[in-house]
Amino acid sequence: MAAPADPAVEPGRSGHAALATAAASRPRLHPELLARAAIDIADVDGLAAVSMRRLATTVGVGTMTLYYHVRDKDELLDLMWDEFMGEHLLAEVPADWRTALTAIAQRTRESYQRHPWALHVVARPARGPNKMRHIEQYLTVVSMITDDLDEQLRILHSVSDLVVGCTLRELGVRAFPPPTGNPADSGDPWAEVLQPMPDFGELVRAEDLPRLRNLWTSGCLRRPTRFEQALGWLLDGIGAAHPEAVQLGAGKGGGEGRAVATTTGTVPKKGA
Amino acid sequence: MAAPADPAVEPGRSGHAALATAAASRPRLHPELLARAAIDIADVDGLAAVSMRRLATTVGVGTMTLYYHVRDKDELLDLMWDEFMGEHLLAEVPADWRTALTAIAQRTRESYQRHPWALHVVARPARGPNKMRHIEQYLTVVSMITDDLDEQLRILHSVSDLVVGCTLRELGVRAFPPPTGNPADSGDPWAEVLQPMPDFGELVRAEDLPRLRNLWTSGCLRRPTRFEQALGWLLDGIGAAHPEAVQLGAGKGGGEGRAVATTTGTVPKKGA
DNA sequence: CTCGTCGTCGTACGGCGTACGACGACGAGT
DNA sequence: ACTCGTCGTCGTACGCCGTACGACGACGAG
Repeated sequence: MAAPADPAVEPGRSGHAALATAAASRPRLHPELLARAAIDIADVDGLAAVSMRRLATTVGVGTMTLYYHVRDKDELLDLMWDEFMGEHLLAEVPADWRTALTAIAQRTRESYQRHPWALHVVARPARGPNKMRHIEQYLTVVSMITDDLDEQLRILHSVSDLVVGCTLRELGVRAFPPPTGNPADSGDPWAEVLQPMPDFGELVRAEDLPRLRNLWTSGCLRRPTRFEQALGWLLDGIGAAHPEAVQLGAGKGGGEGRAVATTTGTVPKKGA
Repeated sequence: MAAPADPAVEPGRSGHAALATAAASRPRLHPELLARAAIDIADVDGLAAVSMRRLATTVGVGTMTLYYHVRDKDELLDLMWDEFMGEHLLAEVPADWRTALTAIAQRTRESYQRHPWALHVVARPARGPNKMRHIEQYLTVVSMITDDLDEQLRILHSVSDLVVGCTLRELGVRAFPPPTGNPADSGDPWAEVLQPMPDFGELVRAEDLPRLRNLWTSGCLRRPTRFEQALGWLLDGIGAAHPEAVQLGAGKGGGEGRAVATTTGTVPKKGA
């Protein structure tokens, strides 16, 4: 592009009075800035629109300049991913483990809703500080259930897996809406849980799929899922396996649980 | 390419004695054949290696010929996906619902293990006959638990979501192994469940992540997950919510359950 | 005044998906 | 026998993509 988008990013006059402030001393094109710019592109035009050329023009530099700050595009994706993981973080972790796990799950789902492109990056297990903080938040919660570190990890994974799996499916249906009727404008962002085919009717008749046909003729396929119920079942099972777990709001939809500070708290008394 | 790979696929002599057999009458390059060829490529060299040019040469035609049988590459991916979904199908569905759901889950995980590239396609909810058959198998099982169609669907999704989420995570770690030590050669294909960063040690020290650090110093992160346990918790929760569900092998690790035919069986007596 | 380093960037290469139009083979109509 | 439409095939070309390579100006240190 001819003119840089942001005057503060203008090529000629870059690091002049930079060392006045200590924080401004680092190169004006730090990786986080690139990741954020790339995320902005992906949010608007989808992940496929994130190309090195386009990112370069939007931050106002030549294409190859990016490669001074980032090894390759894969590293850029990793940076985007960890920036995305930052939005999974809760300001405060509720004190009741059920409430807390539900809150983390909800927060995760909201992040995906804000950044649907994350769907296509989820396969790559990027390692980054925000992901580690996210895990730490999970750990503060699951440590309320048991002191067994292995068991903590298993619980963590089971909850996280359910959240990601469910969000993935629901978001996928949104991203590729069925030919007839767009579920996105039905109010509930998680509506339309199972995808009918274009020629669903014929196939279901030709193929001897009685139960699916039955489901199709009923309206079930068009009703929204209730993720909280699935999570509830899982938490029920976990709770039943750990009757010793502290349960603040013992009732069904009980207390909200008072919030505790995020990363404080003592390490469990015993290692494995 | 100079010479076609397969002589039976040679360009010049195509549809000559074709109409001798009725089944051979369809164009020698049917979509399923293309999907299978593409899957073979992806299995060996990864999804990124599946290009229209390469697929064309491997099936022995010019690149643009593919576009006569397939609208675009997206449609090819959809075909690959449904072919992949075909491997999720069970020959027989066990008669006990817990056993059956576990069997479907296991089968799904094995499919992903055989075709790791599916990781990168999972976001796209392709509609295809095999996917419908897979859902039908799920439905035959969840209809043992309740007659409420909505509830059946919710149970189906919760199990499926957990399976996909867990498999995704485990497979992702395998696909992008950590810099130190490859988990793939540890025997258990699902080992190494959480990914340490290259500079895990410094980060965990600098960042005030006590529980994660604790987990790191213990060996937990290097032990394999036990997916069955997560699924067990979920099924416990579902079972508790549906005490009326028929439970053949009532004991803990009870009966294996006799197999019933796949798609037969009556439709549940009442619609929603 | 020189030199090394930092940050920037133009050019070029190979690969991708695919739009477009041409071309041979062949079955049906006349 | 000749024409014509269709089916299946494919060569060429266009505009993207990621990125290897090397040049180039600015600037602090010697």
